Amino acid sequence: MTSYAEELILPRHNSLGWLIAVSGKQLAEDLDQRLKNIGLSIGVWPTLYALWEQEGLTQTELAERCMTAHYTTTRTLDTLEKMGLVERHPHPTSRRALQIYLTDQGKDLRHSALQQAIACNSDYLARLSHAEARTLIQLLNKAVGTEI
Amino acid sequence: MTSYAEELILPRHNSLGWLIAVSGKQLAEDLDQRLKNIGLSIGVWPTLYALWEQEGLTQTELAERCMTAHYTTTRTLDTLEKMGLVERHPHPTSRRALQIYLTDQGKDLRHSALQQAIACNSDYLARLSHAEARTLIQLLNKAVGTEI
DNA sequence: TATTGTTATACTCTATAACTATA
DNA sequence: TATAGTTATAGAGTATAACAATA
Repeated sequence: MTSYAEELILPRHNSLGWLIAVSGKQLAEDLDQRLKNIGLSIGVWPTLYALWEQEGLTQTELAERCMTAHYTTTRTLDTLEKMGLVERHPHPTSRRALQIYLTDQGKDLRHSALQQAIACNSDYLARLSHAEARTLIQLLNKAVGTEI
Repeated sequence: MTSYAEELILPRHNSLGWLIAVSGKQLAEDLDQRLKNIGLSIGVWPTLYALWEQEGLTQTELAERCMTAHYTTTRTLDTLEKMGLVERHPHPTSRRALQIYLTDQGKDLRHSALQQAIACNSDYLARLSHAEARTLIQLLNKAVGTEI
């Protein structure tokens, strides 16, 4: 067990999959807890996050950005609509598509919600220097293939 | 939005939480698919992985290493016992504890299962050099706090 | 015939808590 | 009284597929 490939799986604390799984669980649970303090949850986070970046997306576009199924997007938007945070508007050129917009209340949550996420990230990265943190994010970005 | 903390959350492809979530989903789905080719699934993977590292653990110890709830460990072991891959043995000094051992069939799966995990990791890391991959794992390790 | 979005249904996962038996 | 493990039950999340309306 000495090749490059095997080095990436054993022992446990060297295993990429294990480290990512542990990190994901930790970050998601932490963010969920923090979001609950402001009336949100991890379930609605990806959708709101996408809308804070760009409003007026159709549900299909939202589903792509959140990487969730279209029926999940439908239900998440039902929830967010009931909470008064988003609205479905008729699409200007297609009568079957809908454009999703934030309400004023949804816009108001942006800052405090992003603060919660920043706090999660900072806690997770507490053991790294700023330079190391930037390197980590850059490498994840490169691996995932979303870099520009 | 220019501070170090805010740089770690926006835009999306710079967000640590998003990158980790995407990576985790991708790695878990890929491994699940590959494991199904050899009759396993992602659900039993952490438990088998821990046992391939060390046999004879009690269920409580296994739950700790897999970071799952004790009732999840009970049910996963039920599944693995029905599959003929593990056995519950009486503990030598405690009549209420059980020690978990792999059957020969469970031991035989070790190599091919690890190969599947190695393939997942290699695919995920395909865009990185070996040095970059080692750096990524080292930084994740440091962040999670499991480094020796 | 394909696309956008909704809904019904079932299935898997997980969480809570009660339970047995041991220590 | 605390620990090791099991089980019942309910809830959340997810997957499949059928559906209506529109293109």
